[in-house]
Amino acid sequence: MSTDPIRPSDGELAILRVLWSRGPSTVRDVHTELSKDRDMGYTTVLKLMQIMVEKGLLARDERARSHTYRPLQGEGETQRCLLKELLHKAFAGSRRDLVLQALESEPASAEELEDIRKMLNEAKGRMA
Amino acid sequence: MSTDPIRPSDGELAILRVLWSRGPSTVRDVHTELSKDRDMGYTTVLKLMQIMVEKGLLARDERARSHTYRPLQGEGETQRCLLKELLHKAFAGSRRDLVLQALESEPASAEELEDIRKMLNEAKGRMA
DNA sequence: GACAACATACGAATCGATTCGTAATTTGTC
DNA sequence: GACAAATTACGAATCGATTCGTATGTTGTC
Repeated sequence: MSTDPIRPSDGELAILRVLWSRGPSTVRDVHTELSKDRDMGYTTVLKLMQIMVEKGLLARDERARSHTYRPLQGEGETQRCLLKELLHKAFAGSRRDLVLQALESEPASAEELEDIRKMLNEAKGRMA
Repeated sequence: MSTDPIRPSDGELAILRVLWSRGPSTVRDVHTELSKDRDMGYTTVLKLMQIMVEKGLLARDERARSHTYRPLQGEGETQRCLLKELLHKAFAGSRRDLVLQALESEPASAEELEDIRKMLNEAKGRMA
């Protein structure tokens, strides 16, 4: 019954990342967190989060004066949604090519490769 | 000495894909090809390709009346550029998580997984 | 040469995302 | 109560990407 995940824009994704890591937060919380990286106005974050509620990306709890927001879709779900889009737009649907380029995008450490290989074997096991 | 790859927009990427697969082509060629999928005007494609020349994404050969265009950056290079961006925007730089979600984004066939696993072992070998 | 077909050039409209200023409202403090 | 601080609401400017209409120039055919 659940609808397809919504693809967030860059700004929206930045906000989602804060909420995923902090849990339900106020606009001030999110703004404080985001301000560590970029420099943006408080009302900019507010407006964006309001739009995200309209889009169905966030839920808002208005009981307190400072409303608290929580994400309505999970991190993995969102990541898969973004990956799937890139997969078709840039890799003609070939996951093999995508994984290949992902590993070559920056030199991978042997440790990292081993970690991924292990994970892959587990995934393989789950299918049988 | 080469500069960093330029991140193409969605429309630009669609054009690049045609050029990568067809080789140097005219606007008409590209428009014909893209028209199979979406419905877009000829001058829309023309304008976009002109902009891409300005940006340094394409080179133009004006010797013939119908100019021919060729991509200035390769497919793999561009793919890595896009992946790298997504990696940092949505996966906090964790390639492991990215690969994990890539494999779960759609049910992978055992064959596909095996193929990827093989490729991974080769990559591992190259490092030592 | 006249005309049709086709090419490029270019300005402008549109659209979504982003940004922010300002107003209105609520809360806390003296 | 009066004032300062914090919060939400909202309109509008901006920006980049995209789209397309129109003008202009070139080529080929009769």
